[in-house]
Amino acid sequence: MPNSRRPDETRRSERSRQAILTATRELISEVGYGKVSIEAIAARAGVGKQTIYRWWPSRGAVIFDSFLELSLDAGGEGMALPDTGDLEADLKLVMRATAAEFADPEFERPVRALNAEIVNDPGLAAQYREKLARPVDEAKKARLRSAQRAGQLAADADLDLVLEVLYAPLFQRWLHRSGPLTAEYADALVDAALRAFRP
Amino acid sequence: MPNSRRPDETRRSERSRQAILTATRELISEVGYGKVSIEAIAARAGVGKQTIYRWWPSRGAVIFDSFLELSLDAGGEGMALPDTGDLEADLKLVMRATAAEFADPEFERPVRALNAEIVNDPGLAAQYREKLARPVDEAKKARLRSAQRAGQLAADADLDLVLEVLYAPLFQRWLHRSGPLTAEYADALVDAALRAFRP
Amino acid sequence: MPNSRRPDETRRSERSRQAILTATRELISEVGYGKVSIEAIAARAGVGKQTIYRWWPSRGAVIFDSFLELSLDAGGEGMALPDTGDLEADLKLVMRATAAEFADPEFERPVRALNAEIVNDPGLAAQYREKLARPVDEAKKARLRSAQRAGQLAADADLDLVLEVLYAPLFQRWLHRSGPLTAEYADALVDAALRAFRP
Amino acid sequence: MPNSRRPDETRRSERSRQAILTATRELISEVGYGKVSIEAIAARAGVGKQTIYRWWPSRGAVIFDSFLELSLDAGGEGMALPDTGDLEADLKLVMRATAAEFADPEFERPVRALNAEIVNDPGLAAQYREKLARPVDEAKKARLRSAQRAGQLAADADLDLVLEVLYAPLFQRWLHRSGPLTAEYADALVDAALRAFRP
DNA sequence: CCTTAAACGAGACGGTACGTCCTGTCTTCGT
DNA sequence: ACGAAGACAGGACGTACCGTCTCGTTTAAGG
Repeated sequence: MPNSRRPDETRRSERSRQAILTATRELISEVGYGKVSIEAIAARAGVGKQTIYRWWPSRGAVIFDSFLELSLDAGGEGMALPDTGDLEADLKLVMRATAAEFADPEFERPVRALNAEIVNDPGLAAQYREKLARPVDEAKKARLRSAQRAGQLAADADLDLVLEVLYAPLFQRWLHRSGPLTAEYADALVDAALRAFRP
Repeated sequence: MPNSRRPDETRRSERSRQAILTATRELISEVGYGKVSIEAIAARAGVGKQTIYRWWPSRGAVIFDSFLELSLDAGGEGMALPDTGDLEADLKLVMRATAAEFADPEFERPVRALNAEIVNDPGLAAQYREKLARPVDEAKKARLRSAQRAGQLAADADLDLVLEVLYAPLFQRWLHRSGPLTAEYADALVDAALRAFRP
Repeated sequence: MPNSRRPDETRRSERSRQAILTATRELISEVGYGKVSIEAIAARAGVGKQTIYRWWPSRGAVIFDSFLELSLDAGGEGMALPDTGDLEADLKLVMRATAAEFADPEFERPVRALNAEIVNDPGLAAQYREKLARPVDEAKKARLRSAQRAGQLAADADLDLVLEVLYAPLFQRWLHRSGPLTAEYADALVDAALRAFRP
Repeated sequence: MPNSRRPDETRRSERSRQAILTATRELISEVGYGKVSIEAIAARAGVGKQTIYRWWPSRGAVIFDSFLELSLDAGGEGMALPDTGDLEADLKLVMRATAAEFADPEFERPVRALNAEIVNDPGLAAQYREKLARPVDEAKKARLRSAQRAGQLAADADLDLVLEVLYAPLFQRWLHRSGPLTAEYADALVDAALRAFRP
């Protein structure tokens, strides 16, 4: 008997849902992650607390969905990386952009909020991988496959591993604030990865 | 007027300090990071709340110190990696051990607790880098320098970068639970890093 | 604009009405007056909340009607007190029965519930007097009038006052739990009242 | 093991206690009994909710104590009824005053609030009898004993019963709003009681 | 007989209050 | 004098109900 007594999705108020997700995003930006309470979200959204508890199991889930909403608006389906035929140039472009994004304070607060929730919530982490990380990773892997066909990358390279070698150092530096996220650093990561996985 | 009314370190009760740090470690292991409150620590340690607030500025700081205590007991100063002369073999040994450690549930909970605190607290992150990460990283870099002298690693390689390429993918996989931390995976990371930074 | 949008009595579902009143009585007996909520009544009766709000203005009104229902079943119209010709004996019989009834726990909970509602709701109090108290009082007064004709009671006695002197002490003792409701006590009240109002 | 973990009376803040009881009295007068919530009391008193829950087990208990406070201020110890030697005159004076008091709207709301709480809470009812009713009743009984010595009241009369016959009808009329509380009514009750219990 | 409008069950909604837990500060008391 | 014990104001938690408001679904009257 799965889902006994789950609320009826069809009766859900889209207006409330949007108000909640918007209020959540605003609050994270304004007061910072630590002070985003369910009570504050409900008050700002003009919504009863129960309406939040009815549809989300935890504060983390609300925060997550407030992100998902944005990324669906932004990325959508047709996400693709540049493909000029020059893998190194294309990757450096993308990695420099990623480094710049991480350095943007506007971007920083919500992403740290999301990561803080993910660290201790396996379910949320799974959702993160499926709904947010995978689509982006697939776009990146598509570019890498193109490079394999062009002979710029080892044909037998494990693309997940390639992505990790490229991005994980950047992510870790950002998360632990263990060093500056410069363009030079982005380039150095691309160089290292290409040396490791050239044909 | 600097430090007006700062507690007098010399009068600090070592007994209370130990009881607090031990209680913190126990609580993280038993009830999980989210439920570790100052009140619970004080109760478990048989200590007044004020004694905690007097010596630590935040919950994160207590958690951090409870770690530091452990690592000082364990690592101490004379931390060193194996050096058989075979860099690849030595690194694979260490990386496999690291992967195994990350997979150990006993180890997992406290480390996740620590990371959750670090993500949103720059001061704590700095302490983490200085007191916990650096000693370990220095030991690793000592081994890499030995490899450079032996001609097994590019002499001009940025050792911080080498460490990141080696460890960040593992760390990210663990943090986001995005894949299994097997011995094969550890080996693959070592192989990739050595390809990227061979002489 | 009288009665705009008043529900149509003729279409009222008798089945729902009965289910609601029965559920109310059951809940008062089972969980006690304080925990009888509209929501609980609706759930127990298998009825929508709106069906309750459509026909009753307040929780007190539902509780009141659940009583009224019972008393109509029981008393009906032809309620009469024994009349053997001996007023003292007849009154002691009735008063002892009343005292016993008040002492019955089965009887107690619902009557306390009703009184709690009445204390702070004048409208409900009026209904109580009209629908529940008056019929009973009229029957009692009929017996007293018979006694006046038989010369056992002062012809000019205010019968409402006589009833109050008889019953109010019993009621107050029960309400405030200020003493035992024994047969002796019932007799003493009858003796006092008869002394006060003998011809 | 009685009283395990009961709060320490000696550390209690008298300031908070007074603020709570005062706020409670004000709220009952202003918004009426039904809308006096713990939350409203705490807000008005400038007190945390926990400080209320720490010292009182229920809303009723707070309301009760807010009364007790008043009556201690007012009545104190030296409460006594007039004793001119003329029992009938003295009683009529007191009964008329009581009837007038009951008719005063200022007096009415809080007393109804108290009675509503008492009806369904035996513990509170016991406190009411001990702390509020008994001192008053003792003063009344002292006057009646004086009358017995003066030969104005049967020497063997049960004084509790006399008090009930005198006061319960008044109380019941007021509680159920079943009739006007006039001076004539007060006199009639005194007359009836004196007839019932004259020597 | 078939329409049609109501009453119905269900339950989501914006809210209020609940009673609990914890925060960070302040006070008391015993050692 | 120090430190355990814990009361305090405050604030958020997650739950229970409030009374209102749709939703489809009976259901019974009247055209």
